[in-house]
Amino acid sequence: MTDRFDPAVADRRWQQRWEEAQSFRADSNSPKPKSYVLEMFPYPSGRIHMGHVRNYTMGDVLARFRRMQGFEVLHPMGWDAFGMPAENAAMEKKVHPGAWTRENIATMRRQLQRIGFALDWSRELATCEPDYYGHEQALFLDLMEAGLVTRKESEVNWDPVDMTVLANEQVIDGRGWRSGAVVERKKLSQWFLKITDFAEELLDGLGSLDNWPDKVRLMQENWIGKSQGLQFCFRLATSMPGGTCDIEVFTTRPDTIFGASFVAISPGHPIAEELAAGRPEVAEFIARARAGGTSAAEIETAEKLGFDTGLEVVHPFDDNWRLPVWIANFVLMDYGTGALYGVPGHDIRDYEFARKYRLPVLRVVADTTAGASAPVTEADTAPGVAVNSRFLDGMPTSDATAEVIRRAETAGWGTGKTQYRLRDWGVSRQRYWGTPIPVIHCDSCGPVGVPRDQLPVVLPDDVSFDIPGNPLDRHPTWSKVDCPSCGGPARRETDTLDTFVDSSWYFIRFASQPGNQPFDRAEAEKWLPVGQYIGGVEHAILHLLYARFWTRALERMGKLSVKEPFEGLFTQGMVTHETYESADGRWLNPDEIEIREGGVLVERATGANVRRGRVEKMSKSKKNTVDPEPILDRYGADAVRWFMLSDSPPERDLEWSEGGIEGAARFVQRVWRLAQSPTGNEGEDKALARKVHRTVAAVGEAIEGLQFNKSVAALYELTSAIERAQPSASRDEAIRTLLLLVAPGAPHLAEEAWASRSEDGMIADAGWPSFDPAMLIDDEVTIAVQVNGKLRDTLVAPRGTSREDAEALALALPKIQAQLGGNDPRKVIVVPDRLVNIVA
RNA sequence: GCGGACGUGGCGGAAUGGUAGACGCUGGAGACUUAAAAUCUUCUGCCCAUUGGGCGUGCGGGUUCAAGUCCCGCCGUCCGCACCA
Repeated sequence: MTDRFDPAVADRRWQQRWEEAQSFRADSNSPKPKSYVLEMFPYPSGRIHMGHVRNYTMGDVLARFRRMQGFEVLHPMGWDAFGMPAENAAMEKKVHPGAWTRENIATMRRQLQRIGFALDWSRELATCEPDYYGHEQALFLDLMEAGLVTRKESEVNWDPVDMTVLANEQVIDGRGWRSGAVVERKKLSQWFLKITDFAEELLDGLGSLDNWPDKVRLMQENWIGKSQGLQFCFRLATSMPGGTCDIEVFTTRPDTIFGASFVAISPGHPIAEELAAGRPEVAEFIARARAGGTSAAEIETAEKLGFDTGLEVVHPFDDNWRLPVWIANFVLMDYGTGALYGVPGHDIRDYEFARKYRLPVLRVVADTTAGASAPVTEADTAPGVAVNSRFLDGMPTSDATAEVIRRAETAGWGTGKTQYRLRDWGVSRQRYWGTPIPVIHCDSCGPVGVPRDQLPVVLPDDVSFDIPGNPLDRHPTWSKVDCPSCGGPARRETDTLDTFVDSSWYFIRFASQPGNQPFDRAEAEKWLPVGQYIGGVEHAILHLLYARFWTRALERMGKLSVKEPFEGLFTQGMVTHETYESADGRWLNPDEIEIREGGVLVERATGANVRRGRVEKMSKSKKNTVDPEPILDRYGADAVRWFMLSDSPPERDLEWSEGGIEGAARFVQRVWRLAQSPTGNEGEDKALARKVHRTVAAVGEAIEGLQFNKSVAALYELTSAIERAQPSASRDEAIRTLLLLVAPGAPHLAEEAWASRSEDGMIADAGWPSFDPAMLIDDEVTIAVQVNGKLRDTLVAPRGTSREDAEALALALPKIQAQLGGNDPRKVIVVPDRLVNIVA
């Protein structure tokens, strides 16, 4: 063995050994307890980036740790392989999306394998292959049969650049999440999954997810957006009394019903559209109302626009009370009923609208009944007691709310209702590179599911991308099929599924992948739910909500007895790097920078000064990426892995730095040198043995809590302690334990060192060391001595020293004597084995 | 606007209400070397100083023998949502 650890040789050697031994193959029939560790599978964009490396290293440490603890571990990897970039590549580079994707997968698989992840490659899957998406089509048919798929003509978010529909979740500040283009509204017939059927369950289930970040649970809760209130109908003044429902509204504040001064409907409301048909000025107003953008800034400053239709409705509690009907730009068509009644006194938005259009502002809630006549100078949204509200007067807000609902229900003009912000999930995409929706449209039979014996519906290969839009639409033959129901001529659905459908069940397919069905229930249930799921917080809503929905849908259909797919969730921080900007405003890659004497940055090519920019997430646009591959060449897998675990807490951002990777590489060599020290020593080193036990406890606890930075710090401490210790049997044992503790993070080093010390077998198969709780405590303790809470001295005493003795020892200290200046202490607090505080 | 998180040395960060700054990075000094790299030793919160002392966890209050940690009020940074009736 050499005096330096050589990753160029060792990495490959051990990766091969693990492969030969099938060390990380997950056996579904193993009698051992199961542990399912999963990282969010990557989109095969081309090459692995540092974010992937960090994500997968964390999961790998946990997977290896669990394995050493005696679990049968499932730690799989696959590819979220459908999506727009492949089609963009097809258009730009004239390559087929499939060829482009599969080539990327090959590259990225090879890159991942270089890092030595303990993955079960036998379960690898790619969502773009028929043996995956065919099963997805079967599941879609199951959902159709269960009534969880609907087809609706609806106004959709249309991305004019990608030429496709976007889900609400994919519209960010009014722009497409991928293209960045301003999203347009368009009416189309679309397939929807009825996620709203599960709104209550999905909300409820969050309560059971104790091992999820609060932040993510809260985001999902807000996204589902439950609110309770009253839904009821207004009758137009021109309609006949009795049961006519002209304008339906929803309110969470029925208690303010006597404060209503107008009714507002959305520009997209049927009544508005009807009026527009006959009156140009209405049509003109609607066009103007819709023109406003939906970006954050635009909404902030957006003027409230209203148009008085001249129509009037009748107040439900008073036949003689008329309210004007306005069309208003702030009323959303797709929330509630697309109409509301305005209570300017107690709603900020209504107040603004009423002041602008000089509508009455009434007070119907006050702190006490005495405040009934207090003028309203701004919308008062706080609860209180009802005033100026007839039979409600004097009731607290909550009672008044209940009373109005009760009366509405008794009289039959309204009902208490729970409203959700969550909408059904539109899954149709006008794209080629996605899972074909297994439906055939027949003029006489309507949409019919593709018979299961005709699955998978495979994407045709002969497509062209020279013009925008969906190539499936213009394929000469693919869509022409016979109706499975009547045999007549019919047309295959040419929309494909949103790629989030692909990622909504891949974790189930990883657990069980039979050829003839999506998964084997019994086998899947052995592994599920995923014990620990790790990924970026950017999926806090979209992917995680869809996957939860999909799992619950399977559960409701009786196909799986798992309600929540991910028991534990961890959202890791990003990998960041400084940015560099040249004098003329170009972003420069770290490779193009040279550090001169005195820390001055210059551009390598020109020698010109470079401005140091903010530390930001690695991105191509800021050119601050560091490609993992050259780093692996230079430092080896373990140094890179170790750096990913060091310093920053995993949930926070990690700044890539040269110093950091150097430090990690240095540690790898330090451990190697220790492992090369002679064995067979005799004698006990109790202090070192204690340190070992404490470190075993600390590292285990840290990994368990995914606090890798702390486990790294504890291992640095142990390493230093061993380096300082004299040779002894305890020291030999300490080195052996150190290797075991380092193994999940730096597996190649650990294996190589393990072998060099002639240990049996591979360290990958070794057991995690245990510790003796009795060894965690020292015989001697350092006791802090404070005067008035300020530290003045310390003393060393045997552990278990009595309160009296500790107090006496403390008072005898010269520094304490000096502090007291001859006076008696007023009070002495003793915390045994920790501290003495003298109150002077 | 609503909701949430965070604020500790030059930097990343540690700290069951009980010795603030573990561990790492950076930097200084020294050893080894013809030299360099590597490695090792040692120092490194700030201020005054000879022993020693004072000040320190965004700011202002409070609770406590004791507060980075708990409570109240500010300030700042970051994240999520977006006219949600």
